[in-house]
Amino acid sequence: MSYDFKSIEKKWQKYWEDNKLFKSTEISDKKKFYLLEMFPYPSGKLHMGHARNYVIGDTFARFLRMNGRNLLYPMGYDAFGLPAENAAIKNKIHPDKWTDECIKTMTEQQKKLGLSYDWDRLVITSKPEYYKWNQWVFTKFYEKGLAYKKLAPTNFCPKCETVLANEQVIDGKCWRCESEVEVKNLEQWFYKITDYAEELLADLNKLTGWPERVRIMQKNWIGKSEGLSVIFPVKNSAQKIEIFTTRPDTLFGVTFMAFAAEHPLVIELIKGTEKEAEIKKFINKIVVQKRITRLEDKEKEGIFLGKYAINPLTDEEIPIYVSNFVLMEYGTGAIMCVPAHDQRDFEFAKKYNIPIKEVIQSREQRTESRELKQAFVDEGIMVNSQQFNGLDSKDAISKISDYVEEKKLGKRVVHYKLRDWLISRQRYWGTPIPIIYCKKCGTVPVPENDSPVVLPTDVQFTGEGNPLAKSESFVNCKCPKCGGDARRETDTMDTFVDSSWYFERYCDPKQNKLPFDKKNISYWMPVDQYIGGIEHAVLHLLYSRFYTKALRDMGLLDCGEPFKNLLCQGMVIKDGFKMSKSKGNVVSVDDMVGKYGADTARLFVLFASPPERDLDWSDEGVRGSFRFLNKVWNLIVRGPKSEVRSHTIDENLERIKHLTIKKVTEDIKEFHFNTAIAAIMEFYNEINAHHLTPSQQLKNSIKTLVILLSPFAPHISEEMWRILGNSESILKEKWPVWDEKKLVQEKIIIAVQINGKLRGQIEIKTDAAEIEILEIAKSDDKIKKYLENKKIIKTIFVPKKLLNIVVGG
RNA sequence: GCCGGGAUGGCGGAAUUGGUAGACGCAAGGGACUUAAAAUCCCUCGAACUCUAUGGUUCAUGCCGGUUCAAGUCCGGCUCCCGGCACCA
Repeated sequence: MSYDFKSIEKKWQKYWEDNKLFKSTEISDKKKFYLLEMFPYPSGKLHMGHARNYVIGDTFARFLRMNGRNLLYPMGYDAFGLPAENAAIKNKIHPDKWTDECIKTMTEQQKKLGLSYDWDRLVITSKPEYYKWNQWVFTKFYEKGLAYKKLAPTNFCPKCETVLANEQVIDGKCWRCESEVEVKNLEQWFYKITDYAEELLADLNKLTGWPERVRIMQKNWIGKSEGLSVIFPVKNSAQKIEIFTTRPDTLFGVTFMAFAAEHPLVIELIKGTEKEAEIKKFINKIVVQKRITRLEDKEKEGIFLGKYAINPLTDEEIPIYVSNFVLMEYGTGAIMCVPAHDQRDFEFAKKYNIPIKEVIQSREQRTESRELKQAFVDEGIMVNSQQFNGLDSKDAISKISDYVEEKKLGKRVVHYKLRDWLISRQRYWGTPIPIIYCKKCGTVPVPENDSPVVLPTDVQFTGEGNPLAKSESFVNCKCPKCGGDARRETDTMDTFVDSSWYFERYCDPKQNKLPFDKKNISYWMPVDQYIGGIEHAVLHLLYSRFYTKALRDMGLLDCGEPFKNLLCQGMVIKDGFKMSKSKGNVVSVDDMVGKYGADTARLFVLFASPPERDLDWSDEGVRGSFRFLNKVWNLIVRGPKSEVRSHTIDENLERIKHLTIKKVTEDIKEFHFNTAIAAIMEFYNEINAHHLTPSQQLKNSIKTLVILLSPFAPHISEEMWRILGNSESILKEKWPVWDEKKLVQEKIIIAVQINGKLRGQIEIKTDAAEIEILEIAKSDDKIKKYLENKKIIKTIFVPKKLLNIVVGG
């Protein structure tokens, strides 16, 4: 017979809710703690992959409350997005209704798991009360020049029929539907995240509570490189070519230049020349090719323009090419090429018989002339570089940069890989961009008293094009400035705008004068612990950092970094794949809770693996957790068993109790839930082996066991707590503290090694001196035989651990 | 290619600043209870050898080498797996 988890869980969930035990307020004399899990997209049913995220958080939340922290632990839904719109097309149901239904079932499941959110702070991003503030911030950004519209090459997903931000293109595919992304030139809205590139990069150093790999991923994504911009004049022309290089030390080795195919100067340079038609054909070929083979390792190709540039340092004439290996979107779209010291330039030069001029030679082997087999990219000694010859190339970088700046041939510059954030989406289910286009007045932001711009309901979801653009009532409007006929922007915002500040809204979720009140936000922010998946390392986590900094500069809040500590939990794997609806390998929360109860489900996901690692789902493992809870239940109801061999005595039990408190407390703080649970299991085993005479120690240990278990398995713990005779909720109980003095034993067992090999174990008094211990070891039967006819050279004693006797002869 | 992370029994995973490798659990095998099954409980459980005195010896933390009284842990050199970026000048 197993315990009746069904009625127990239902009973206490109701009790906790009725008594508002999870409500958080700003008024408290306790220290605040803001704990947050990444909010979900309301797609319907929860599986154990989702649940893992919340269970990690909830266990920590319950631990923090018992440790006297004033906790903010909210939940919400990232409710805008394509699936709702697709559901609308497929099932003829309005996205708003579909979303609400999904939220309802998800909330139910979250409650069934016993998650202790303050539901009064619920935030749903698809509601006008929320997205109104997306529009409000947009308008402020627009006024400050942080939001702007431009014609640019964009990533277009043909299946989702919308453009995507750079961060949302994974391996050339759409992050959501995995369709191949196309390049389209479109006029789109951007947020100027590049204004914050330097700060976003610099502040990564402050985020010591983040996993190193996330910081590195963001650093690489921002991609700062410092170098030199140099102007190369074109021979017999007024034109100048600006290039960017991080290797000024190779400036004397330039033997050709290369343009990206899209570079506007190319067309101008070849205008009217005999090669014009041929080159244009080549350029078109490359541009088309680029779209098709994004990922493949492409053969380098190029064509000589028939023009020469002048190296401003040497006055050498260098041929100009256009090539497929130069990127328009990075640097200036034109590069200087040094085949001797850059592998790509080298390959190109070999193919087109361009001279290779060495300007750096290895410090070890310096040769007069030789045929290079590949580019020499290391540091070395400068040669063929006029007054810089003989310098170390490392020093030459700054020396040549100084020289170039002095002679006004160029200047030091910084480039980033980070691009501005494209926020326009050609979809219905998102925040309308609050802009009106008037023939007379141009682009006009919607004034605050006309806001929010609400999504129209008279729309048809046909699956073709943006439904918003077809809504007459929405599109046609009056210009706020001149009152004449005007037209609304029909793009909506990227859903990542919604998730860039939801955690700030939780601090003041009902506020209707501003996104949030400064007093409340100052109290709660930053988020002390954020928990979520690694997949957002450069998406949500980067956008949120930008948004928070931008809001700070608007005076809305004081903190520049939203998330102090970050935990990235691993995936839940079943049958070799990530648990997901599309793979068909999900274990639903409903099934788990129905079969074993929430406490078992919670205990299993925490015990099976450390949070940051992937977790292999195991049905047997779940049964093991269930078995353990039943055993604890039986202990509380019936007391320890009688048939064990060696009984635990009171003194030992008392010591183990303190040890366990220490271990569990320290482990939870470090998110080592698996070892914390193991310690609780060991503690249970000791209690269960207690000799049958009831004692105060036994009673205290059982009480402690239940408290320690309660953050992990809250329902059964609450029930057992009441069975033990307590009338207050276990949630109000203080977390136990351990006494270091109680951990000390009178006698301990230490290892004895001979020449580093374990040869025996002896029992000693804890505070025994080394000489004493050596004597005990010498008289030990097992040790004795290893010491016969041997000379003791030295002994190494590690207190409370081991004695190593080094012998010779 | 570059940058991260990882590799420990049949499995998930433990092992403070280097200090008794394999905690805890799962699976497996044996036994008790039962008409039987489930549930529960007890015992065994890295490998090989040895001894039947159930104790001992040797080998074992991806591979090769080193430092050390002592290495899963530190150093040097590899192999494989996972993740990120990818012609970034």
